[in-house]
Amino acid sequence: MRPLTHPALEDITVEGILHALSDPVRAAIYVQLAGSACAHTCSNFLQVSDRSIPKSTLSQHFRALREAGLIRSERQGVEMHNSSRCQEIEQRFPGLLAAIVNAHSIQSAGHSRAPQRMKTE
Amino acid sequence: MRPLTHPALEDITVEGILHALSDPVRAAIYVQLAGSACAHTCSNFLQVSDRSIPKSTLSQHFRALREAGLIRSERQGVEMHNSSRCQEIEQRFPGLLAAIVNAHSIQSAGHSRAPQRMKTE
DNA sequence: TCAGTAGTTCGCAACATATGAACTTATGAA
DNA sequence: TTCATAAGTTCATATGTTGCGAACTACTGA
Repeated sequence: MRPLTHPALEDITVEGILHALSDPVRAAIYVQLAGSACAHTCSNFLQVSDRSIPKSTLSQHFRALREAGLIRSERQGVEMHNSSRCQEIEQRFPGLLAAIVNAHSIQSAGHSRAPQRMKTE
Repeated sequence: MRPLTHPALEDITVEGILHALSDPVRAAIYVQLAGSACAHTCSNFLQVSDRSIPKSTLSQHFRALREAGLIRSERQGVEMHNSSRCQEIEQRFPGLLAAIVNAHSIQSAGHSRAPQRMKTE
């Protein structure tokens, strides 16, 4: 099992961040991590926005977020603790993550106008 | 030749925007369009950040930007006039594009510390 | 030592992207 | 009209990326 690698702050790129967050599952994971003070394990996200994600897929998503520099992951025993690197990134790209997270919340709020599914008649 | 399609403002998604701008060529094109009052043709961009882009590739990039809702394209005779839709998008996702463009400029400014190529000995 | 849990890696199928070649459309000159 | 040229698009294909099941590693507690 290869060791976890995190890019240095100066190696984090805008393209990398945008690409990582252009996937809806990764964006949902990141938004939740960024809005939470404590770290979360990977398996907290086996269900993401009403969809279940296979373990292997989830593992790739976490790797993508980590290698883009968006999160920090630390193995703690059998599980992994993931937290957002938003404070560091704020230093390098001020306002970027806040604007993206905000845009996501505007978009999900707007969805109530045109719901994807109707559970109640 | 199929007619040009532009998404309505409410159909523009954050994921779409981020994905479109996660490509360095498209990001460079968009930054230049957004920073310019007048429209630009596609072939203005056959050279982008010191790299030459084949016509067919360029055509796909413009299509990607258009379908993400980032630009508006209008055929004028034999050429195409492209302009940024940033004012509309600002209404839907305030601050998003400004933050991304700003982050890009920070990143390119930082590159002078570690140049990709050495032209002078 | 064994079972169970958390995550990773591998292999492959499905999807996406880049590009040269051939095409369409518009225009100006002969 | 006819031809040549220029701007973009489309198509075919080669290459790259992603998603996921199966098999794996690593840790923990009984």
